[in-house]
Amino acid sequence: MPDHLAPHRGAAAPTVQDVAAAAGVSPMTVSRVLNGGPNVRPQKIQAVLDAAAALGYRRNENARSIRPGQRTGLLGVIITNVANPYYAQVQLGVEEIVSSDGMRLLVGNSGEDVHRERALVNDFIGRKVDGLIVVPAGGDVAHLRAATAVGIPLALASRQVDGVDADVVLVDDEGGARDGTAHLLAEGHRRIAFLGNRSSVFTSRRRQQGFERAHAEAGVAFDPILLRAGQNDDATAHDVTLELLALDEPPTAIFSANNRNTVGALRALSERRDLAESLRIVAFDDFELSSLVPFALSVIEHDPRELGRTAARMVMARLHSTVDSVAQTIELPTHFRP
Amino acid sequence: MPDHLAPHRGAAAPTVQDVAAAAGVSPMTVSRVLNGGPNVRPQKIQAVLDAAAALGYRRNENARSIRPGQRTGLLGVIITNVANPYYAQVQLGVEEIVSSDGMRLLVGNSGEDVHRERALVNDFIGRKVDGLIVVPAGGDVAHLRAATAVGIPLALASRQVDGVDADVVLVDDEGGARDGTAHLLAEGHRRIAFLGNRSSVFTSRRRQQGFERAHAEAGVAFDPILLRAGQNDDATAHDVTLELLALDEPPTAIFSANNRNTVGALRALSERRDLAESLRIVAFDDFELSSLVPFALSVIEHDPRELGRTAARMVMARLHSTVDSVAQTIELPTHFRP
DNA sequence: TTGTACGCGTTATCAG
DNA sequence: CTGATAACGCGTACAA
Repeated sequence: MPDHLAPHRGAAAPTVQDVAAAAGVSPMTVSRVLNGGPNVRPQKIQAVLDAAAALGYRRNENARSIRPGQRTGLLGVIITNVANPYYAQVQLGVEEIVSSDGMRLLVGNSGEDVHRERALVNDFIGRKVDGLIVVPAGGDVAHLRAATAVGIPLALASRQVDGVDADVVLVDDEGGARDGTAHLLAEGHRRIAFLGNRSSVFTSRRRQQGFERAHAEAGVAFDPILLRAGQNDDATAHDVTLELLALDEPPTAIFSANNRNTVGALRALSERRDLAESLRIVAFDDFELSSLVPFALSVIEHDPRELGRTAARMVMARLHSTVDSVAQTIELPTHFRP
Repeated sequence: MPDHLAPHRGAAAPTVQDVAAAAGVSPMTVSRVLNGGPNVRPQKIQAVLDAAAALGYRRNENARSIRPGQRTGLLGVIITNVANPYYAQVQLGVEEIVSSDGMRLLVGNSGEDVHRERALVNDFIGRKVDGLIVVPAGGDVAHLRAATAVGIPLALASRQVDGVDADVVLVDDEGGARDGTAHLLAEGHRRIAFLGNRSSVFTSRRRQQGFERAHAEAGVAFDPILLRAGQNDDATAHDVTLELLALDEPPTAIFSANNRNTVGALRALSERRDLAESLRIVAFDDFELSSLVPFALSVIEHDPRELGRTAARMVMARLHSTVDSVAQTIELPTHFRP
């Protein structure tokens, strides 16, 4: 039995036993009351409730979860870069969907590092998450297979990887990039620079394909020197942009494949307004205040929050249904905003 | 014992028992090996390791954590608005510090709602988090007291609330706001609008105080009609700014107390360049690409990531030390960037 | 309507 | 060096 009614710092948390003792019933009755079980006399219900409140009882979720057939109510979310506002939106979308079911988010930041991703996945499996949403860093996927192998519903967001049985929600990377690039070509631009992440990154690869397809469809050859894929932070993108501006034949337009590259590019342009005055920019990923940027900027917008919502819905659907249907892939639309 | 070596979808996860059986030892030996316990014969170590690998064994962290004296390695983080890039940075700072200790983040979004905050705190207590970092929504604090009462180290970030025994890390809101406002006054502005959240929000109150103090120190009275505290999203801030611009005697400068208000204000200004051409702006909170904004904007910058790091360090310090020292408050500096 | 007994997976204790 | 035993807090058959 507890030393005090209001437990002081470091006091052992009250258990069902304590509540039972205080209410003068058995632990079983306490459990029944607290979990809405049937067939309990109103008097005892009240007694239990009073005792629980007085002791400040809170169910130990971890103890509960080790019983067979019990869920943890935990959803693992692994993101490549929490600092990127884009993924912050994804996280919000996920939370929005699952919190209404009382689920909680276990969030990890992989930093584009597969090793960290694997450590996180393994840890989350050990914590018995009910589901998993991952923006895969790519490369090895054994740990993702392991998650599905133990029956954890897995949804991949933003990026696809092969060899994993998981639902996937993507953005129409190639289509969006194609449209954006096509706009530039239609405006008459013939030297369009491409800024993107290394092409081993799923989205970058697809966006680059869209960029190239638009050129092919227009019958325009692009200068390989203008193709810069390898920047995953804005500092590097900034430097690369300055290089491009300094070329003998600089680009007349820039296609930026993601918001990190866009930020870096815009910083560079604002430093060299002399060279950048007439430069046209099309950027994948909208960002806050993009409309205020003092350059000829168009964006390919899409909805990161909806991406998160969709991934969450996919996981929840598998959680709520007993039959395991075949994995599905959803591709969210993009929209070119001039 | 498991049906297959590689567990298939839905198969029960292997336990120490399974590993022990496969390795021909007792569960205790398995536990010892896996936790680096002493006094185990090398042969058996190898046997256990092999069996564990073959079965894909992963320790059940929840079962482990119900043993007395064991920690969960979980840190609860409750933020008022995950979508705000500012708090995304805070979250990253926290993760940065604690992940090196192998701790994981349980993240909740309160949405400035004390009820949701309480639900999250109670849930986190039930999940036996080792520590808690909260950006308090304000109002009731009983649930926060409850957390400290059961011995969970608590750090408040960004905002202070009374009646809770917790470490606090703040930004020098008043000083920063005073400096920024003083700059405007020194430039000769006499009609400065204030945009902020409702004054029940800790930071807004303090920033407003700084705003007023600067006026008092300069011996300048401000027009109450220019004081607009109540916007916590950019849409409202946008509308309020339009109202201000439409006044008979519009402000010549705007002091924006947080990034949501700044975004809304800038949107409004860009719609009414005719009225906003010469308007001067000082904004609390730096934001990405702020230097590109085509207005006379200065920012009061500070470091949200460091805020997160500091809060995390405070919690970790209490976690690692046995003596419980008195709660401390740290105030991080701001920097006016013209 | 209520209580008893047991097991979930793990580890600490203690005996061998 | 190793293993049997017990206990953490909870929920569920089953019995009363």
